[in-house]
Order: sequence, then structure tokens, then C-alpha cells
Amino acid sequence: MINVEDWYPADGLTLEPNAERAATEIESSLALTAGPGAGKTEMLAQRADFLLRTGSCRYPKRILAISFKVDASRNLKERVQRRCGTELASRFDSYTFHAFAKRIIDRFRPVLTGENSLAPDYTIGSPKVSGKQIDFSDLVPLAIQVLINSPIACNAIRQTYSDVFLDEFQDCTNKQYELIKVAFQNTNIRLTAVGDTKQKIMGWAGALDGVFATFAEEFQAIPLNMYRNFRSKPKLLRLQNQIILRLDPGSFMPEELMVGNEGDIYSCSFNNCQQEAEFLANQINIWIKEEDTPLSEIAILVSKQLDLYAATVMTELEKLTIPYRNEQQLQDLSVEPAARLVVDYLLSLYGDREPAAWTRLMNLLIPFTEDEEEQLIHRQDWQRFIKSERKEALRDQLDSSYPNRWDFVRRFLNKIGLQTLTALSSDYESQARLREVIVETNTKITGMLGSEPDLVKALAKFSDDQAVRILTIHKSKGLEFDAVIMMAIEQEIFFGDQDENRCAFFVGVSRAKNKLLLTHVNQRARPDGFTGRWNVQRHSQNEYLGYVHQFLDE
DNA sequence: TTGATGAAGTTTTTT
DNA sequence: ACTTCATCAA
Repeated sequence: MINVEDWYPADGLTLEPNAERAATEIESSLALTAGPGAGKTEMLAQRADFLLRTGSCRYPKRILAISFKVDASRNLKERVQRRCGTELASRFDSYTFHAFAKRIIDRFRPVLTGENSLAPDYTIGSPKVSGKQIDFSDLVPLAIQVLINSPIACNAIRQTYSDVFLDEFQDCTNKQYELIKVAFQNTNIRLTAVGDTKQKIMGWAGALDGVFATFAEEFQAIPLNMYRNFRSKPKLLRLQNQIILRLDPGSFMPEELMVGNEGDIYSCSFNNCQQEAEFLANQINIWIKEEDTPLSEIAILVSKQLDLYAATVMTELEKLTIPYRNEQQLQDLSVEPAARLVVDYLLSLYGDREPAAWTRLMNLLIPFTEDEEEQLIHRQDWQRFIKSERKEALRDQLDSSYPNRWDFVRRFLNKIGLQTLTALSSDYESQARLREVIVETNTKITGMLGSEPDLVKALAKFSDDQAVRILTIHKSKGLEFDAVIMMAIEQEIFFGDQDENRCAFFVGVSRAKNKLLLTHVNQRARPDGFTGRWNVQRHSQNEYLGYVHQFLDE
């Protein structure tokens, strides 16, 4: 353990003054606003390192971090592990709001009575099919009920934690904020809320207006702002600053943070969406072929109704055989646990040395128990099984079509047993879904063997994501790309609340590290034959193109 | 059956 | 801003 004065940012990183101030605050709660690319996750990781390493979070107290997405929650935990090591990081709990609420409910379920009472074997899903079932939207309200009804439950939570981190706080809803208040208001627990009001694009889904100000007041939190943007090139920063001037003049970046002339901004107008699509596909081809931009570093962002607006450009990409991924269709097979299991098994079977696949496989196959002897028995059993199967697989490998690969998989899955397979994901409670995933995995591997005859190489490509990303602005939040295309920048498509649309535009623009390309058209045809009436006059009143105008490269 | 009128949806995550 | 769906009167 070290003294507070002796702490320096882990891994030799330097933080901007407000970030270091935020990382090392021990007296008060914090309301930290920070723009895109400011390093919010890094700051939280450094703060966790500070609190744990200086004993400001005193053993056995823990730090609780709450995020909205599973991804974000996992990333934060990983970053903390990297910064202060697994030992200290074991006292860092990173959950989503839903996971945190469910833990409270599961631990103190009997506290819920009357119409809130919950069966011990309750399930979550929609639609509600029986009294045993609750909705995702019930989790936070029920957790609030637990804490209101039971001082014991409330105390248990308060005793556990010295600090609470709240990520993407601008998206916090009414109920979520209520949970935070019931659990932590008027205690000596420090709260650190981090977010960006300029990126508040979930208002329509219930995100609380002015939640940072409310929080600062009700928790006596110190408001701080981080100005730096480490993500984007200077030219892009100046464009972002122009929008910031409109959204929140208080976080306008000083000139000295945007020195230089690097970065590209283009805006193109077309008569119809066919021309727009051909141009975009061609431009992407140039980036890939002539500038060696990795496919996954190129993104096409659309405000909404992606399947409608991006249909033509997807067709054009196919014509040029440029791989793309429509991120709205969340049917990404490579993240399915059952698919990963099959791929890892085949890699362990046919591959020469695949330590990563082997580790993942063993973590999954060997049940977690305290009993080390039992674990050893399981491990040896699986090692024996795979060793004997591998002998046969090496013979199979002599024929380049791998005739028996699926027999191996079938034997493997039979040995694991349905129960373990079903437990991989709640989706698989329906056996049909599990079967579907496994069949699709086989189909995909067969397909990939067509272009890559070496099975091990084909398998390595299975989760490889070398493809242009096509997604809505909302889904792009928190991501970054070397080159960003924002298509269909027509005033009419940004309907609804204008403040929120401006934020959405800002989110899109600020995803780009290097290159930003905006396109708009005079007439937009829909794939089903509808033709809009959008005309050139309207474009002169296009607020979004207006921001970009003065920064254009020709 | 048709046309007129009005309301709702469009941007999302979560065990 | 524009589509889709429900409802009602003719």
C-alpha cells in the first residue's frame, strides 16, 4: 500500500489536470463530464487503481461500477485488471444496471411481499407468460422495493462499498437514478458519475433530463469537465468544436488543443441514392486498396431505418465484393457461445498449438467447484478424450476436405451433454435455438472452407471481423473508426426533438479519428419503390451540412 | 370497399 | 417527415 501523495498514474500514463484531480479525489463525490475521446474509461480505471492502491478504498471494502451495456461493463473490469493487477481488481465489481438490480433481488427476494412477491424459480423474459415471470423493466423497480422494505438489505449494500462508479451517466433513467438514491444518498460512500451531456441521445427512451445537475446537487458532487480529445485529428476537432459551441458552449475546447491541419472532411451531394451508393462503394474501395485502411476501421452511419437508407449502398458493396456487416441484425454467429465452443474444439483438435482456444475450452468444460480434486478428475478426463480424438483427427487432416470433422463435433457435443450446452446461454433453453446455432456454425465453416481450404486458417477467420461496419448512430456510441461515412444527411431524416438530433449528429461526427465523409441526395428512392420529395432548397436550410461547410476539403 | 382522419412508430439495452 | 395501422362514415 502507498501514500496518497506518492500515487502516480499506473503504466506511466499522464492524465490531464482535471482527470488526475478526478482520479485522486477522496473527499467528495464527483460529477465528471467529458467529451468524446477524453478517456473516461481510462480515468475510471486510474481512479480504481488510486483508491485500491492507496487504501482509500480500505480492505475489505469494494468498488462498485455500474454501466448500461455488458460490453462496457466487461471493458471497464478488464482495464482495471490491466492497471492494478488481478489481485486488487478482485475488489472491483463491474455490473450492468440490470445485473446489479438482479443481484439485490436474488439475495433478498423474501423481502418482496404482496403484489411484488416473486417465486424462488422466477424467470425473466417477455412477454410475461405466467406469474413466475417478470420483465427486464421490472428488475430495477423491484430492487428499489427490496432496499425500501429492508434496512438490512440496504445496509448490506452500503457496508460492501466505499465507492460507486457510474458510467455513461447522461443516459441514466428515472428508475435507475432512484435506485442509486435509495442505495447511496446521504451515506459516506463516494460516487463518481461520468458521462457527456453532448452525447445524450437516449432521451426518447427515458434518459433523465439534466441528471448531472440533479446528481451534483443531491449528492454534493464536485462538477468537473475534461476538455481533451485524444481520438480525433485537429481538423475533425475543429468541426466538433463548432457543434459543441451550439450544444454546450461551456465545454468548448481551447485553440491550443487543436493545433495542426491533419484529418479529412468531405461532403458530397447527389441527385439520387444510386449515385450516392456507387460513389461510397468506390470511395471505400479506394481507402482499402490505396490507403490500406483496415475494413473494420471503416463505418457507415445512418440516423435511423438503416435497412431502408443503406440498402442501395449494401448492394453496391456486394458488386465490388467488399465485405460488410450490418450491425443492426444482431445475429452475429461468432459471439454465440455454442459456436465459439465448437470452433475452439475444432481448433484444439486440428490445430498445432492453440493455447487461447484450449484455455477457453477448459474454462468452459471444467465446472467451477472448491473441490480441487474433482476439478483435476474432470481435467484429466477431458485431456484423455481430446488426445484420443486428436489422433484420429490427424489422419482426417490428410484429406484436405476434412471428411470427419463434423463427426468429431457430434461426439464432443454428446459427451458434454445437453444440460451443460443449454446452460451456455439463456437462449438455448429452447433446444431449437441451440440446434440452429450449431447447424449455422457448420454451414459457416463449410462455406469458409470454400475460400480457405486449410481448416485451421478458416477457423481462425471465423470470429475475424474484417468487414465494413454499417450501423445506426445510436449503436455507434462509444465506438471509434479511422474513417466514418455519415450518409443520408437530409434534414428530414433527423425528425423529432432537434436538440437530441444535434447530439446524435455530434456523436456520429465524433466517432471519426481521421476521415469524415458526409453525403446527401436530392431524391431518395426506397427499395420498395417509394420516392421522397426532398429537394435542393431544403438543403440550404440543412443545419448539419451547415456545421461542416467551413471545414471542407475539396 | 373506399376515403378520410388520427395515432403510433421510427433511434436501444438489459439475466 | 413520412409510413403503417386502426377506426369510422359513407
